[in-house]
Amino acid sequence: MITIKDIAKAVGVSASTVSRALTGSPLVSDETRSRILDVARSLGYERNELARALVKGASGAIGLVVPDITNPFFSDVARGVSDIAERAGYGVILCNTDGRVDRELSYVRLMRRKRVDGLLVCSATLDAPFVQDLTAAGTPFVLVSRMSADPDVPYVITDDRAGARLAVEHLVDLGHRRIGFIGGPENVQASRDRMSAYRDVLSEQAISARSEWSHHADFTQAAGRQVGQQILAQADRPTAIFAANDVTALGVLEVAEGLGLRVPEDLSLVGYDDISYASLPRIQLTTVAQPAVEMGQIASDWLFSRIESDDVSPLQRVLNPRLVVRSTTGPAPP
Amino acid sequence: MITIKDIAKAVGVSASTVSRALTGSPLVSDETRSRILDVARSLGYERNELARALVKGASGAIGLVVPDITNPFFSDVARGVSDIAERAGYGVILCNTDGRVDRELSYVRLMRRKRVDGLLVCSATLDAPFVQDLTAAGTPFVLVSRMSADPDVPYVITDDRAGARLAVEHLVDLGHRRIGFIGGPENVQASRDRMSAYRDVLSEQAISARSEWSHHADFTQAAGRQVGQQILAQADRPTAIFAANDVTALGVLEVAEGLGLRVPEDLSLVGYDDISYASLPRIQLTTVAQPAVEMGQIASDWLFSRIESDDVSPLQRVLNPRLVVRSTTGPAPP
DNA sequence: ACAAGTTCTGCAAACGTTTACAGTCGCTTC
DNA sequence: GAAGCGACTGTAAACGTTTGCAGAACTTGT
Repeated sequence: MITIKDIAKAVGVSASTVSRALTGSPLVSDETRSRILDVARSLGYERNELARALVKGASGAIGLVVPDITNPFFSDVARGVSDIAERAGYGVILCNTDGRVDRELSYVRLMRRKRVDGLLVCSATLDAPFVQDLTAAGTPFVLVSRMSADPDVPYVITDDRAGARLAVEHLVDLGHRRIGFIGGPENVQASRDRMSAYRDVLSEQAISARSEWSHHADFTQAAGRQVGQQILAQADRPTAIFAANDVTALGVLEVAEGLGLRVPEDLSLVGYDDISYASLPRIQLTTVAQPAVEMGQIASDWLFSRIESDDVSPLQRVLNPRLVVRSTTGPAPP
Repeated sequence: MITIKDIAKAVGVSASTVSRALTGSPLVSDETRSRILDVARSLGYERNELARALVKGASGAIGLVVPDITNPFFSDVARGVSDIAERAGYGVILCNTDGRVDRELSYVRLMRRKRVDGLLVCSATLDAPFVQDLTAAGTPFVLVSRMSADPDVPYVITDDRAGARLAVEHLVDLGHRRIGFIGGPENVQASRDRMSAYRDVLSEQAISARSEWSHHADFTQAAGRQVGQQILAQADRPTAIFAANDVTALGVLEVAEGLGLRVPEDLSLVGYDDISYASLPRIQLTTVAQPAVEMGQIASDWLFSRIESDDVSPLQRVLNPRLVVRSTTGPAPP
């Protein structure tokens, strides 16, 4: 592997001059610079970013930790992040936690050892232990699509309560009074917020919330099937279900059709996220849209500015969700 | 940031002893080791992997370059890679190229500067320029789901010709004689192979291949819509279409239904990949399955063994695709 | 002709590890 | 009682950069 010293020897200058020439410092004459550049090119020199990172104290990489890159919502986020990172010249290190706190923590530790310049995390839990770790250590980070109880931690989310309201009010407007809810894991704030907005709307409308129609799941399709089955197999079942994310909703859709229920005639269904599946012609899932790619972009843009300017002002960015009415919702059956 | 020297000072030993204690070398007494470990813990020491990488000549990271992480096929691959990498203690750096050769090349260069220990690439093009770069430089890499003309480059793919045969023969078996094809980019070998198998089957069956029913696209849903429209809007249209990947097929499905064609009664449709969308109850796309997660696992397993053992034996791994018949294919209309 | 700049270049230290080599110490062995 | 050995520890160099500082060469003004 060619080093700066090899070039120095070949050109007959010192290593520091080569370094200066290569980094575009003005402290080197045009003549030697061009000689150095020529030799560097002909030798096929490639700067060792590891060594550079060591002395500059900046690795030029950030960590992106998500529950599961396979979930379209997170791959959209990842895409947004990756695009901005590329433009800024940073590398993105991908970490899948499956929503497990232990993996989350061990990944965050690994990232710190690798001296990433910052971290973007779609955390599993509300009061994740790594948050204090990071703030204490001064590693810049921003939470994506997950908020924190701590007012000092920066995050970009959409307004989950507002989004859930849109969904449930839409169902109420259609005449539904028997409305079920399938949430995510209990310790995920987004899930809690959607659940509590659901309860709020029901009580405002003087609709009773039936506990047997409301369950937690874990944001996967399998869980959607399981819980959906549980709710819909009852003789006394709801006429509408609000699922806290799209893949859960698709799981419900599957069992609903398996049970011979027509959607939306017998059962209305609304999801959350507006992943790309949702708009497929055969699916046409009514859902609440979150701008995932944009959230990734905003979060990473912001992270980079924090990294580069040491800007520590705590900031929370809350985007507006948008109800997308498609054809899995319809008037309540009489 | 706490360093090894801080610990050395606190304990009253030399830095090298600390290093040895921390790396579990037997060349240090149990007593000093435990003292060192205690102090390290209480100081919250975290090893600087950058410095370590520099001296060991191994960064503990690999690059994963894919066209688009948003495509479920690639996010599945990424998931497989990430899981194996985690177990092996490596980091995965994600790169999206959008199938553009220039971005591909610049990403590969960046990865080399970052001194990744190896590279996994789902390359856009058949004879990608980076391949020689990498072989010349001796950076271990393996191609995933893309092959190379060069017999020395390792790759893991599925047998695209066989897979495409399965798809087209299935259509022929159903009585179709008017079969269209929508490929990927022309320079992608997988796409070429699927196309040529399509042609082979047709000519074996003495079915004429109509050029106006066969087009290239770029593996995106938008392109599927566009080319699908073009093919299906003709008065004289095919009764079946084989699309070279699932997202293209879904684009076709969309326009087909927009044109009032019933699937599969008026039009049979086969995709390729078996992404998770394909099995949704409302979609039920007939397709050729590639084990994406497994491919990612195999490729990275293999890459790590190459990295760690300097095993340079060129090896190509060809997996078997599998036809999954669902409900977008049916008997040819009379 | 000399002081004072300018402009360029080199030296050496630093970043935080690992590791070959050379000790040091205490103990066994003849 | 010296030699030899084993078990541990320290010194120093190395990995490949960047950068503060000092010096050299050359220009400029007086």
